[in-house]
Amino acid sequence: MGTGMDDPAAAKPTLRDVALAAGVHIATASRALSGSKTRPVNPRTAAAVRQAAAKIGYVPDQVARSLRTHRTRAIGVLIPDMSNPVMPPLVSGAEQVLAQHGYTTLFADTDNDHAAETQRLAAFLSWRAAGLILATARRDQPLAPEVVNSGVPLVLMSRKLDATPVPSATIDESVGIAQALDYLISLGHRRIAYIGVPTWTSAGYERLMAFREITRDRGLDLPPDFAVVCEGYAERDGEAALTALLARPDRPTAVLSGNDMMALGCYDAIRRAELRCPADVSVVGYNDMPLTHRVDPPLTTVRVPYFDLGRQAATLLVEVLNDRGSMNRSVRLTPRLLVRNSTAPASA
Amino acid sequence: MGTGMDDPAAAKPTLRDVALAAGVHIATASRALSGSKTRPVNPRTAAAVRQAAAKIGYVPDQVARSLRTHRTRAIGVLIPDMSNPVMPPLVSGAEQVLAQHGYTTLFADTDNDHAAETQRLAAFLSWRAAGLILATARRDQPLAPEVVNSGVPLVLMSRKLDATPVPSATIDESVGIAQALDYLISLGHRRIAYIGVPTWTSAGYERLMAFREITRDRGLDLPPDFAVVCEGYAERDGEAALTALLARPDRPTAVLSGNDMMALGCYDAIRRAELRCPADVSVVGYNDMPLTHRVDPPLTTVRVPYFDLGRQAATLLVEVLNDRGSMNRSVRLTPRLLVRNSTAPASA
DNA sequence: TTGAAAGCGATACCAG
DNA sequence: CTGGTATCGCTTTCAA
Repeated sequence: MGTGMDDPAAAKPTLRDVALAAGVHIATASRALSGSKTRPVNPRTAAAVRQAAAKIGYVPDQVARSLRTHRTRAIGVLIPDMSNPVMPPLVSGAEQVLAQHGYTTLFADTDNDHAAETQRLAAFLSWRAAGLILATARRDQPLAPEVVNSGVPLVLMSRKLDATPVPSATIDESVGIAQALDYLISLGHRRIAYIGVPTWTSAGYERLMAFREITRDRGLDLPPDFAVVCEGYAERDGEAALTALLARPDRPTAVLSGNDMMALGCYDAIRRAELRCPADVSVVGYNDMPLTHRVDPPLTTVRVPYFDLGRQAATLLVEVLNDRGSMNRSVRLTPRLLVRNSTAPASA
Repeated sequence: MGTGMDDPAAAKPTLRDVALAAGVHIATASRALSGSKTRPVNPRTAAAVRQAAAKIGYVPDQVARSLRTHRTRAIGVLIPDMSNPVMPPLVSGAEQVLAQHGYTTLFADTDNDHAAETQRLAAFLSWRAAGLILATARRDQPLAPEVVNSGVPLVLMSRKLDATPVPSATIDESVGIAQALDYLISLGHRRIAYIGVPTWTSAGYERLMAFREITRDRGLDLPPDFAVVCEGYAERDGEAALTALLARPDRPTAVLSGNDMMALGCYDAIRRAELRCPADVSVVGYNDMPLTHRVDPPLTTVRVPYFDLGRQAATLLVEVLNDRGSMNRSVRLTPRLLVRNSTAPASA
């Protein structure tokens, strides 16, 4: 522990120092610098104060300011798992907008662990975060009661809740699924399978629902078990699921996958069944993660604007923060099918 | 602006409420909860206080605490560009360790923009961050003077500075380069090219230097322009560089690339030159980004433990924070060559 | 071992 | 338009 608590270099200048240097009262200095709307300051005095502040290198203390005003300019961003390639752009997009509005981003990765989530939320709350952006929501799980009770404004990012109406920035999954399906149908495919991501996220659930609805709508009349939901998000999950399907006599001629990793697992299943992609089986992925254009064959997939989604989530939150009365606006962004070479006309 | 400042739901319980509920003085409550070393508290009283705190759902206010103690438990993490696949694991690793030690992570992505960097650093400083983890360092650029003057402890992550000795967590690039080169040499390659990332990061610079040194060491006697440094990090940079090299009569039979993206660009150059990888030209990448095992051919590359590197950076910083007197310890992690199928014995 | 009181740095009321 | 002053929630010195 050593000597105690003295900073080695600099005792940071405080507002008092600025006031002293400018020859005004500390209260005046405060008003001059924070541009108080209600209390006007003489332009000349204000200029002098600003000059003095600049000269001595004054930086306002957010901590002190927050204590006094009960409003921090910090937003907590909670992420379930950064190794999921959709997460980094979400975080960056949010951070960019938050910074533009003068907010600092508190970041945490829960690694899909409930205890970690509780701990991180408590930390955000103990920092009196002005708002929260959550990418961790599970469809059927209510929000953590501490969060609800705290009354902190929050926005859900990329996922939302079944029951609770909370502002959210999400993707219109049905558009993505529809585009993929219609493209496959236009290629002559009728027996199309869906190898899905887990449905405890709203995104996963909506993809499954959209698949069922749209295939019915288009009159495809698929066996119910052509839509399978996997336990995980990995290549092997996709591989296992498609392997089972390819063993059937009425095997699918095309597969729509809930994400790109599993789509690549489908490649393996196809190869192991001694079939070829796309000649025998077409594959469509979802998300357009990096390098999907370089796999063999280049993956046809649904490109999702995650960076933008992060920006929108932050924008929504800033709106709520600026106007507490505003309703629960949500935004929904549209993905777009990206045709590459893992899809081809139906052969059979 | 409406009514003013009242929280809709809950006036959060403060230490005073805890003290009241436990029937003790606020100072006693403080000591009981923060386990003051110097001022012992009667175990029975302490228990009562803790119980009261739990009962009314007290969460200490970090803001007030920080103001009082002049020590926040917040660490700023500055990232140059989250779309670089090495960054997310760095951030997660750091956040994990920081959270374990009770620190909250302030996150910012500068997008390689100097103005953004200045702004974000100022924000971290105005939050009185207890420390900084920087992944933005450029080899030849001194640290921002505000940072230096602030005296805030900092650690460099994945990159370091030429001149200034600052604690850092980095990779031993020479080991990665040596492993790659020795493997290629063992395959019979003599004419090995290096298609490098920019050298304004220490990592990029050290990779180049290691290439030069080790090839000389092994007696390869390469033309100097077999080591080329690209302007960017993209596939097209690698493609352009290798295209030029393949046009030479003494073209290389193997290429070591400064990152995976550029290695994939090399694939394109090889194909355009109507050669094959690995039959005619072997390629080795660097970083082992996701999906490099699925490209065609699967990329032999140097796997770098970035998540761990993030953990180490945070660990280093926590050490410094716990013991201000500690020397500038740095850590250096070791990468490991991952052999896949983009490398083969030299044909010529 | 506990109570009393000062004060971190800023804002926002109140007078003047 | 500007000066004085209370105060946010907490820690910590000083007394008791």
